[in-house]
Amino acid sequence: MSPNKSTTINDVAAASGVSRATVSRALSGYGRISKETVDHVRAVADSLGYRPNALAVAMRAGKTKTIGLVVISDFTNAFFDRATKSIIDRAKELGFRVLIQHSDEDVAVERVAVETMLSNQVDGIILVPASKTKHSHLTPKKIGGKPVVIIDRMLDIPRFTTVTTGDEVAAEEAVLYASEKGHKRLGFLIAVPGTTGFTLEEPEIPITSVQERVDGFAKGVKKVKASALWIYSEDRQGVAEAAVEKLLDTPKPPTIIFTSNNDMVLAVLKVAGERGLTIGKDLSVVTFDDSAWAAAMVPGITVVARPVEELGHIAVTELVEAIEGNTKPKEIVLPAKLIKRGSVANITKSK
Amino acid sequence: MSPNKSTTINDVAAASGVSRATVSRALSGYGRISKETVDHVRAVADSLGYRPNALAVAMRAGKTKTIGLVVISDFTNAFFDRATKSIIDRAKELGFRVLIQHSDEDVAVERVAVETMLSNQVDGIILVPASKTKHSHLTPKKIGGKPVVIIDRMLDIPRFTTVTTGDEVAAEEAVLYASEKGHKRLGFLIAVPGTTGFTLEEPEIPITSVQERVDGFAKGVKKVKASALWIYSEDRQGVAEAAVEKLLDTPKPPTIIFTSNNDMVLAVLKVAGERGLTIGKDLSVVTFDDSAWAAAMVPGITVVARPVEELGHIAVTELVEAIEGNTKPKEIVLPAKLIKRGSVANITKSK
DNA sequence: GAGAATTGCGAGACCGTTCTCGCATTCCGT
DNA sequence: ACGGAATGCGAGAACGGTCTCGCAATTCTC
Repeated sequence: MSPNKSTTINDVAAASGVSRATVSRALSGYGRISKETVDHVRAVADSLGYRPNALAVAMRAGKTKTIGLVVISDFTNAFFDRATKSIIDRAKELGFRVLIQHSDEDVAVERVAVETMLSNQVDGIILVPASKTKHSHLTPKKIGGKPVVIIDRMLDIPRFTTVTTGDEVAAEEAVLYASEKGHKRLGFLIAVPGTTGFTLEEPEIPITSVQERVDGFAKGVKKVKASALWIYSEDRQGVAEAAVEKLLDTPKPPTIIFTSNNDMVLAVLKVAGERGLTIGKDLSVVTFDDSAWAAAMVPGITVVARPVEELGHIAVTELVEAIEGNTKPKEIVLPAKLIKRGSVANITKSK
Repeated sequence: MSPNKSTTINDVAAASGVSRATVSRALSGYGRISKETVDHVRAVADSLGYRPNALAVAMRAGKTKTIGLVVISDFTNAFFDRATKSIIDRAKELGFRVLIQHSDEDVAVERVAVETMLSNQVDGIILVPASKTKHSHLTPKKIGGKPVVIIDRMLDIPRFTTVTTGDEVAAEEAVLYASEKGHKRLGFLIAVPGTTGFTLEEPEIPITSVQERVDGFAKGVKKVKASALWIYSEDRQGVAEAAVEKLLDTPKPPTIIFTSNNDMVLAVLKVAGERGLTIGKDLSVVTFDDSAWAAAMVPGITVVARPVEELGHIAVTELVEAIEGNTKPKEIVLPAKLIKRGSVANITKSK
């Protein structure tokens, strides 16, 4: 009756005149117990609004039915928002809850996020690692032998199951497509977490998925023998815009700009708009990751669409499998797909 | 040493030759204990990699330092993604973790989501209610007297603290602005969860924030004596597009379309593109909720920007205050702001 | 109809903490 | 030097469940 105290199994036991053990048996349906008792106890429990304390259950069982998700950056990123959603939903299907923390691409933050997860006794962790090399907080001992699934990018050790997308192939395909459309001077705007400002020389890239995209682009460039302009930028709107300006201010500016993610392409749109350049005519653009707005815009943005929902779905499935049985680490690579829309001009004849 | 068993306070006690109680005292810093013992125990705990079991702490303390977030729909919505991010971050600042569940605008799902939260002993709940009237699962008794903060929209009872935005005023302001720009025929595309297909007659609107927008639009229309076309649509891309077609196929189609959220405006962009109508010239558009792409597009989309991050921040702050002390329910309304970009054509002279 | 098997249920340990209580031991004052 | 206060620490209860064990009562078997 007191509003601040939830009803416990003791209350149900007292109200139905049996022991705690019997209530537990009646509600969880195990052991030897008569049908009448079950019905009676269940009725009493319902009328009292009894709800088992998940904490106590978890304590006793040694498992919490909770998985931890440590994701870089925020949901405004068109990749991680969808990944998060699909992870939560798949987890729910499998009877797991999700605890979320952000690392903001910072290894130190990632470390405490993982600590928090472990202290909360999650059964397993899905992690987007901030760095491929800095993973000393992810040794089996440090994580208490708990299963971990790495998504979006890989570590430089094959310790955990990883679920990534085949970005290199798709990046190359995008370049070939641009070449077919007649583009000879290609610009590449690559977001590199950890850098400040932008640079024309390839910096250390701490993220394998970004590296794959760079490699794929480069492979394509080599194959089609186009001229390429590379620019590596801090992952911030203002800086990215300055980088685009830089690209367009070269003597022979690119006719098409490839960007490594969704935030970067917005910088291209913004600068193009300010300069009066029409996308899909005066300047072409291709980016990684699809989104509702990229499809709805005029012209639509040509994108390398990664199977985000599938990735999240599989990550949870694999993690839960690892939690419940014992599985060997696998490397799962899902194919990415080029979706052609109007943002790439055909300049075959106009040269 | 066994990888699957995390070290407990008992291990630390054994290794440092004192009792569990003393270890607890040393690590938590309370009670009477000598400086030497503290140092010794801490050193041992560190060397063992001891990490307190948050579950056990929560059990004992009766509070979990966790708040539950029940949010409608997914993160692709430009409002809820940012709200979620700001809630998680603010919670972290205050030492709280966040458990997330989606209700997908469905009261039944919301109900079990709340159940899950309570069963996990969250200290409080932040909720975006699917319905203003159906809240029988939110009685003080049902929620065990736990504090709840309602965001984005209100319930029809003043039981909880609510944090919303002043959408009516902003909606009216948007209409007045359109009128200044010379628009006389206004179209309104309103997403109404729970409906199927679209309708021209105002349906029951289960969400106060949407109702406010409709009311504000209507007030503005009355004030400027414009002609108005209303269409109420299911919250799905395909249906919304059909609704836009319907609007544009009327004998005297609107010169501007106001949409009630970010997903809806994409439908307008899509249909306009297919018909060769240029936004900001042939057709104008204003929507609720700002986003990176709305700002970066050419032309930029004129939006009613709601202070999303502030809303999330305040919601958490209020909730934690309610958790820690006892506070009376408040109604907090944050101002929304019209951000003028190029998507509204000036047709004063051209008529 | 007596022993064995089965059934239903209660007592109590346990999960990992915190915290109250009380018991030694040391310290102080006079 | 002796009584009282202060100090440091251990024992054990408690949080809310699950589950093993064992006991009593019932049912079965020949």
